[in-house]
Amino acid sequence: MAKWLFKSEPDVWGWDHQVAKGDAGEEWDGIRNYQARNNMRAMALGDLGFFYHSRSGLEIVGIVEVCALSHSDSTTDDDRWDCVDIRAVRPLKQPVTLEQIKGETALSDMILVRNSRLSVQPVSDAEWALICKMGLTEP
DNA sequence: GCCAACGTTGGC
DNA sequence: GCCAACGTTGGC
Repeated sequence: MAKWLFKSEPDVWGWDHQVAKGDAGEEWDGIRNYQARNNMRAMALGDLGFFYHSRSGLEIVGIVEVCALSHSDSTTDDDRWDCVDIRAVRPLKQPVTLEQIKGETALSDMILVRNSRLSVQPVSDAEWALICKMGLTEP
């Protein structure tokens, strides 16, 4: 199973909103970037991802699961753009901050660090395991 | 709120 | 096909 990271500004769509959607989940819509779209197209049902608060949070706060494969984005008529649905699985017991991630040599190649503008990105198994450990949370 | 970095657009 | 101009993102 591949691992991913989803970024959102908490003021616009935060972890609490995601949790409120329950097991039904919600479209991860509004993505207008080819790389991010291609990452979503590569996702499988049951893939897990981190939920990251950008801009005013700067920390990974929870784990989500892909609950619908890539489909057309209902917020646009432009058929170039797709999205998956995701649902909240569990919060991290201890959020992992960007500062902490930057402080870990093993995480210095994360896309989150290297390309801060990509909003949907892959995470390696090693990165996943370490961040879960830092978050005192089951992988 | 600022601005650097990045991605996209469009004129040539 | 190049690249300048523009818009957006996100860390600070």
